Amino acid sequence: MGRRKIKMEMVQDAASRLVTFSKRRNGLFKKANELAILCGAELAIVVFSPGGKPFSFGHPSVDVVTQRFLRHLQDEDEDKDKDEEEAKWPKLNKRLMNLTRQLEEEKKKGARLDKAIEEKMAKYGLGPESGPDDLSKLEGFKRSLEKLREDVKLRKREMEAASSLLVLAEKLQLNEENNVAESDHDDDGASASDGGEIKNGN
Amino acid sequence: MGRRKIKMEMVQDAASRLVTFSKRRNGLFKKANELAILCGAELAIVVFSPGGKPFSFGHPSVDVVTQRFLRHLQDEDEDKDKDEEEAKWPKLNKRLMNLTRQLEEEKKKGARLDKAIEEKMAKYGLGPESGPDDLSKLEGFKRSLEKLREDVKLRKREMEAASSLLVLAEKLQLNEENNVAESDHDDDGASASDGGEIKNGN
DNA sequence: AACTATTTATAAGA
DNA sequence: TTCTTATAAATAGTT
Repeated sequence: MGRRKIKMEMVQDAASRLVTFSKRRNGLFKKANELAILCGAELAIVVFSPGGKPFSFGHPSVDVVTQRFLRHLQDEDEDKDKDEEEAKWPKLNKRLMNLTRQLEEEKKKGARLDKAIEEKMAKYGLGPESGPDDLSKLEGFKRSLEKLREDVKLRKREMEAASSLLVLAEKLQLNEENNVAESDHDDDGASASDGGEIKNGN
Repeated sequence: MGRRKIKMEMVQDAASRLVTFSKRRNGLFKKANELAILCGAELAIVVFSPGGKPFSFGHPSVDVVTQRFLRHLQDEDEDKDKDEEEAKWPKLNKRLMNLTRQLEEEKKKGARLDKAIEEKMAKYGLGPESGPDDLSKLEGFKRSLEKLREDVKLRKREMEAASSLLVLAEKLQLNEENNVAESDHDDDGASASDGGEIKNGN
């Protein structure tokens, strides 16, 4: 789909290959997103660039989809000791729950910004259907966006502060864990929060 | 890309939804295959149809890609134990690093969005001093913002996906630790389709 | 990072 | 499902 048709074989020039990868990875993720939204489908993608860097996409999340997939495969083979398996890692479950909570927070944060833009656009007559009636709206809209940018900066600062606290909290918490490392039973007192990593592959 | 443009929302009619799913799943897998071949990339996709049936695609296989991803995550930690105190808690280091990285990404993301808005405003004559000259600019600006919002959503999904993969990675890792020589059930047991083969759900 | 000539994907319809 | 076709989207080559 470009100036000319290309042969379906590895792009020889390394630089071009990387460019092609970038473009097509974006395209693939976009298609995946559309599939998920249009059809209410759940899906997950993991892809390594030619340079070996990992990228991923998931709806609603890679974890949800993967676990669902694994569950499905297990059910196919033989549905026996699923409970036994789950009972093995109470601590893990707790961590996952905490991480999930964190991710939810992140999602909300992103959604808020997204929603903010959407609302501003609607408020100032920039809806998908109707165009704006007059220039006067534009002034207000402009100011609105400027405020939005301020908020973004603010959130950034809040996040930095929060990260410091989280790091500290995690440190103290693990310190505790190490001090009681011998007992097998699960100490439900404190919960560990795992840091989900962002992997855009740089 | 068809007779007419469709809104990006769940297709209402269930039958149409399934048709759309079939077509687009094929398209997605085709794109994935091309990406793998053209760029020598490794990738895996798992997707559930609206009816809940699983389909998967992998090159060279879902299993290979998943394991490579997990290995990649583990390798990231290997050069962290210089400090004596840090050496005590390798897990802690990993978590902290992951958390830090996530926050860094989040910061960058905010900055990027911020910058994007700034650029768009400048481009369409919405600078702080000078107001816009005509309404025609507004249309372009509107479209520009709409695209921006799409990008934000996409990046959000990518982030969620990456984080979720880490959760999965950690889960599998802990599983190994807890299981050192016990039962060896296949945890990412997705014996997936090899060499770009398409696996049909059912 | 944009642009645009083409190729490809796909929404409707059969 | 599969095929056809008009049109929307993706993207290869270029700047």
